[in-house]
Amino acid sequence: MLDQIRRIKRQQILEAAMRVFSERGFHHATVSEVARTAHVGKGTVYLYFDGKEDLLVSLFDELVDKLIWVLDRVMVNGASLQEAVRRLVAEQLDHGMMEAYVFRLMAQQPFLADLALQREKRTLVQRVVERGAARIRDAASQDVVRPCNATLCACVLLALPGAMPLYRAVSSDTTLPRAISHVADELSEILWNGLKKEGS
Amino acid sequence: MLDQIRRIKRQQILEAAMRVFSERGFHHATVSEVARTAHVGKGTVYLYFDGKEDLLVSLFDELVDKLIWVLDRVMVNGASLQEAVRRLVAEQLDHGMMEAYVFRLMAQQPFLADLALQREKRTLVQRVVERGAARIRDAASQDVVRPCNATLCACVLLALPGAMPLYRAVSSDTTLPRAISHVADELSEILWNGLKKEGS
Amino acid sequence: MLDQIRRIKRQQILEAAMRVFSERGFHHATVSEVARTAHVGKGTVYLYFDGKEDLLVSLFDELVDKLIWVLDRVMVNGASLQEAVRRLVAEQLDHGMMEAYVFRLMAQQPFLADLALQREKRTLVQRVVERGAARIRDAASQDVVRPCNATLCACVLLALPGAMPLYRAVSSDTTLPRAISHVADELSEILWNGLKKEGS
Amino acid sequence: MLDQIRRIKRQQILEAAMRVFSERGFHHATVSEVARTAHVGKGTVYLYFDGKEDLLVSLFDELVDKLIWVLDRVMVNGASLQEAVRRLVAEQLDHGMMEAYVFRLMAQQPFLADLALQREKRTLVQRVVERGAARIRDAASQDVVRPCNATLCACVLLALPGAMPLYRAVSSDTTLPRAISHVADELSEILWNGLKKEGS
DNA sequence: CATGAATGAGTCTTCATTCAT
DNA sequence: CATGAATGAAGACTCATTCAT
Repeated sequence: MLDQIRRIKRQQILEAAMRVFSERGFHHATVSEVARTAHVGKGTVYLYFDGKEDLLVSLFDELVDKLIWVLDRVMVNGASLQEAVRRLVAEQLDHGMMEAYVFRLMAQQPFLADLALQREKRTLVQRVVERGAARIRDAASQDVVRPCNATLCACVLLALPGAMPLYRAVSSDTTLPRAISHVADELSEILWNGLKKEGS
Repeated sequence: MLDQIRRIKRQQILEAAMRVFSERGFHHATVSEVARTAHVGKGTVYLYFDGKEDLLVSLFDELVDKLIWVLDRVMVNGASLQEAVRRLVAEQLDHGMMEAYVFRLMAQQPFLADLALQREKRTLVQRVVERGAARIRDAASQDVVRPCNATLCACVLLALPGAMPLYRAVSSDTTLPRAISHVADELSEILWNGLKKEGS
Repeated sequence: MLDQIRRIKRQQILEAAMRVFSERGFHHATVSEVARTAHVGKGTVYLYFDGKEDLLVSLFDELVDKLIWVLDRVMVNGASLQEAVRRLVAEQLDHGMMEAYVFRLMAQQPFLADLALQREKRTLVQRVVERGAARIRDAASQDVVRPCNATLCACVLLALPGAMPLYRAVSSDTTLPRAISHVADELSEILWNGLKKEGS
Repeated sequence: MLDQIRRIKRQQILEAAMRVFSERGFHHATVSEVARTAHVGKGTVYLYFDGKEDLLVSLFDELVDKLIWVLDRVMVNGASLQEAVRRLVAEQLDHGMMEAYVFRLMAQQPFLADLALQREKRTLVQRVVERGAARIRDAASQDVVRPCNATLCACVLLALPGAMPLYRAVSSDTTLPRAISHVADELSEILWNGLKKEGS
């Protein structure tokens, strides 16, 4: 019951952090700002999290769970691997690319100062990559994708949304929103064509 | 003559910045550290650059020039587009992924406080993406790649190396260096298969 | 209640600033020193003021209020205009000329970098000068002082204490304190004789 | 001959310093700016002066000589003491109040960091105040001014132009220049009436 | 003599974190 | 539990001064 309230408040703070971090950039964002956005006191943030970096890692933790959930949902046949790509990309676009921002942040090597968090981050990255690799390996064993370095392909799969900020930078802000729905399809098609067994 | 010396010293500082930024991360890096690494005084950095952010944008500027140079070198046939991918990735790996770090930082993250530099950065991104898109469009017009959103494909091309830090995170540090030479080939193959005209 | 505490702490900082600024000079004074003198952390100063310059303008703001209070207290007859001069000078001497230092700094030197503060300063100067001019005009209308440019006379009135640092520089430090009580009388007499209607 | 050139260049630098200091304020002014204004290299300034503060003291030195020259020119009768006031004020207005700025700067107590220069400054202040006091004492002995603390009166005489920046701050910039010619007359009249023997 | 590139000491300012209420 | 006032470590940046050319 009280535990329920705690979970809700924690979520509140995480959502505020996600929004603030992706709007202002992690380093320019301040803990005060996150607290204000979450409608809690600054000190409260420290009751639920160990600090600013922990906030980011926790965000990433949630994100990894979600990505794995998506990967697990799709079947191990070609069509749904393609679907996985489409959904991974689409999800991020739906959330205003906030999640993509967090993911890119965490994908970078030199970022976290805290060593324990660094290790935790690495573990999370490994988890999601390995799950993706497993899916691709399954598909390969069923002959729907070409033989390949499954781990590397999983990395590519996860890195694909990194194309979005580039695309946004070159697109005029007015045309982008309308075109955005096609992007997921196109990205997934590229990757899928790159992976699928030729002739299939 | 004196101009020569200035250019060399500028380069010295830029190289130091590249190394320090990619090792410590841009935000954790200090200007003092860059200066020390470049074997110059702290004030000297400000003699050649407008500040820490300008250092980063200048780094990006150089990098964009290099990328365009690579893109321009490859022929407009399929084989060499594939080669382009391979070289773009390989180059970054050669430099210990320092350039990749800078590229991701600039291309994927909005955090420059200075408005003029923000605009400059955007221009640079546009330049390299558009050049890549032009190449892909050429290839498409020669029927070596499938019809596609060339701009988006160029973004993907440039975003591909973003898979590297993920790959590094899941690989044990000992096996990575040996495997690294194959990665470029594999990445380029994925993208190439994703783009090339089926059946060709 | 809590508001009370805030006001007191603000005052604490202002007093420390007054002392440090007048002892070391505004530009040689450091914010750290002000904080230390006020027995608060450096960051606390920034909690109550926008920065070093704001500290000075706030000091000036208080000072202008005090000067106006003095000007308003004296009657509109000759004797009390003279008294006003005496008190304005005396007050400054009482405070070890710290206030005089701040007043000269703000009234006589254009060095604020912040434009908003520059405007605020100017407004404060105008307020106190105009109040002084009004008093002098009153006296003139009652025929106790000669017709004159009241605004200019008010400026002179306010500038008079500027004679003090000169006087201190030529006096041996040992004789000054004893003589100081006569100075106010003498300064006020000079100005009063300069202004009063001849023959009265 | 060569000595002539040196003197001219020295003067060039001093004039540049006077202009830059009074325009930007001593602390915001940079040595580079002074050098550029004087059309010499930055290092050259250090060939002629010991540093930035020495530049200011040298400026003050010249100014004191000029003030003493003015004081010595006027006769020891009432009329010319009044004239002295008028000329002292007028001179400063003529030079765009640059000299007044330097004088006010030096009249302030806590300003120079260098101890030797501090002493030199003090000596200069004493010299000019004492010369002024001597003049006033002469006038008093001839019964044209009332008995008074001559030293203090001299300080007032020298501090009077400090009223100008106040007056400028309250006057609209458009009306000031036209009115400026009357100000000297009015200031001198105020002081003169304050000092002269009543009934004379 | 003249120069200006190089230097680093010195400051203001921000903000993550703590802790008394 | 929740809060936000207080703190000071950390870092970008300026500029007086020096010195090799």
